Amino acid sequence: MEKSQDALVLLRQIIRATDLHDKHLSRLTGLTMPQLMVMQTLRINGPLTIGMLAKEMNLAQATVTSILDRLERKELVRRERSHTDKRKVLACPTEAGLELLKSAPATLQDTFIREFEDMHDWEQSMIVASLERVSHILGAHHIDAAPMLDIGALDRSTDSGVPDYLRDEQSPLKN
Amino acid sequence: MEKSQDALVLLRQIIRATDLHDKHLSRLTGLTMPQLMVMQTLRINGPLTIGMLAKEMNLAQATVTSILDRLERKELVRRERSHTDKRKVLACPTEAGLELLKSAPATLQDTFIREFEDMHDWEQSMIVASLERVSHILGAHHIDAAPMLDIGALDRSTDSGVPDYLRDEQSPLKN
DNA sequence: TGCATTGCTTTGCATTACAAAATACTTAAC
DNA sequence: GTTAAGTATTTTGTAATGCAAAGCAATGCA
Repeated sequence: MEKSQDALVLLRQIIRATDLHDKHLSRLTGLTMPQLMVMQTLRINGPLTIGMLAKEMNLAQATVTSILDRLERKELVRRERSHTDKRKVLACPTEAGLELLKSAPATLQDTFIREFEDMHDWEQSMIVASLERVSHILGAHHIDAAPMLDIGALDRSTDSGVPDYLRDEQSPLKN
Repeated sequence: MEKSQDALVLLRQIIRATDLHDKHLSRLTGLTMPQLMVMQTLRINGPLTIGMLAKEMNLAQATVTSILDRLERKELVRRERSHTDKRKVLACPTEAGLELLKSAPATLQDTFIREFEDMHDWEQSMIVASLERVSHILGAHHIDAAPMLDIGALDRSTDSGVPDYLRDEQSPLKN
């Protein structure tokens, strides 16, 4: 009963570390965190429609639209209408946008990977198994996350046994 | 080299799960996430000065002030001037505020603890050790986090070997 | 007393966030 | 082919974050 507290504290530390890292990167790039989040998501997934982007980041479409407005004004992202379906609009990172991300200092996952690869095989396995367990407990198991630490979010969930707030957001109470 | 990717994905899933949970809780309580964050921080730490609160949550004092304004309007928090130093203002959760938090559904950490305690001792140890390792890698090791998952943030850091963005936020580039 | 410091609030501004309405396009039905 | 229904995005309107800079009050020290 001591250890569960320890584990919770450690989890908090981990989450907080990534949060602080994000804030740091945010200041460094001159982008706000949601803006950075869009850029990272695009970097990983390539061009996405606004709707996809919104779903990936768990935001309303309208929110993403206005974030993209600002990114476009900074010429980090370009909007491109789909040819096959002219309702769709693809958000594409520009050269400058990708450059900005590339020029960012060693990211947290770089650090992580470097240290991780230095470990013994048994330790790597232990960590993966543990994370697997924790992830499963938190109901995160089914989430289709990209291998990216600093930011972003995915959503695809199809099977059962999932806390319903992990499925769809909608609730009565509003501020 | 496969495993490090696995680990990163799992970490992302874990972080995302807590984020989604926070959003869920936010809708459920009718509070915004920063507001919830303040309440949780106060629940854990008891009454705090505005400055302390700001430091705990890594926000500017001005930001916390305005969040508290809203929480006070909702009668979830009460401001109380310190007797010993009348410059200081303590933010105290009200009865209603504590009640609101208590009435919230089983939190993520409850779920976690329940599942965790069911594990074999060796597995518990393995997980703690793994989290310890990960936390250390991410430079989170030194962070004095409260045993609280959903939200909140602490900051105390004194020793060395720490990425400097984990120490103090200040940078030239500004949007 | 004089004055720098500390702690908080106010002010002004940019950004995020979302629901609801409006717009533009596509597809299915007839 | 025209209409109706549905889909994808933007617009609009409102509230909340988030911060820097300025302002104000209390403290403490020289």
